[in-house]
Amino acid sequence: MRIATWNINSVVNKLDKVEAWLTSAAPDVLCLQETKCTTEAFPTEALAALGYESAAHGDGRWNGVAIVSRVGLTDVVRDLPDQPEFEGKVEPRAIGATCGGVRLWSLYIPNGREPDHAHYTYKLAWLEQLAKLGASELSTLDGAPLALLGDFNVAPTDIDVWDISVFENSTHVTPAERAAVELLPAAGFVEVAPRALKYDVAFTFWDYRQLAFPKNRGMRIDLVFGSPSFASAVTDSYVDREARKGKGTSDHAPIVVDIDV
DNA sequence: ATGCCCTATGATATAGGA
Repeated sequence: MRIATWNINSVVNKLDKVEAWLTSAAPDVLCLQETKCTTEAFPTEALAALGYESAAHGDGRWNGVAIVSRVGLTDVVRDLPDQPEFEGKVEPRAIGATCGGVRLWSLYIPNGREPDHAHYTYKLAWLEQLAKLGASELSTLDGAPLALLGDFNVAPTDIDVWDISVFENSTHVTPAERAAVELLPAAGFVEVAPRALKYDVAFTFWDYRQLAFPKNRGMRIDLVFGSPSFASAVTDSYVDREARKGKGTSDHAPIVVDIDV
C-alpha cells in the first residue's frame, strides 16, 4: 500500500496538480493539509472521478485537512479529542480515518509564529494533546498499523534546515518544540525517515521567495510517525521534490510511504 | 534550468505562512 502526505496550500487552487500527482504517483491514500476551503467546497467529485473517496474538514480561508483514499475510508474522526483552542476556536487541523486496514491521522500543527507569541504556546499544547491521542490510539488499536502524519511545523534536528544560523530566535527549531514532537517516540511511535531524491537531506518545504527551491534552502518539517507495526512494514519512503518544480505548485513537496500490508 | 512570494477574502489591502 502506498500512503502519502502533502501540505497542498489550497486544494482548490492546486486541484490540477493534485489530479496529476494522484495519476502519476498512484498513492492509495493521500493525506492533505492546508486545504484552505470549507468541507463543502472540497473537490470531492473531481477526486471521485479518479477513483478516490474523500473525507474533508475545513472552515474556509485558513487551515483545513483531508484524507483521500481508494482503499476504503471509514471511522472518520474530525479534531483531536480535547483539541486545544486558539482565540476561543477549535481549528480544523486534524482528521483521522481507517483506510485499507491502516489507521491514519492527517495533521496540520500550528505554526507558532514567534517564540513569545500566544500561537507558540498553542503549538506546544497542540503537540502535547497529539501525543495523548497517539498513546490512546496505540492502546485501542492493539497492534494494528497506525500513522500520524502531516505538516508538523518542526524541524527535528539542526540538519533539517538549510542553515541553522538563520533560525536563531525562530520557531520550528526550538528545544521546546522538538521536545514536544519527541513525545511521540516516547509514546511508542517510530519516525519513518524519507529518502531524498537529491541532496543529502529530504527537505519537504521551500519558501516561494528568493529562489529558495533552486538554491535548496529548505526545511524538513513534514513528518511521519508510525506505530511499531506500521514502521516495521515500511518498504520505502521518499520526498517527491519533483512536485515542487515549476509555477503554481504548493511550497511543500509530498512524502510517499510504501508499506507491505 | 528547479528561477527572484503566494493564498483567500463581501478584496482594490490584509493576515497568515515558516
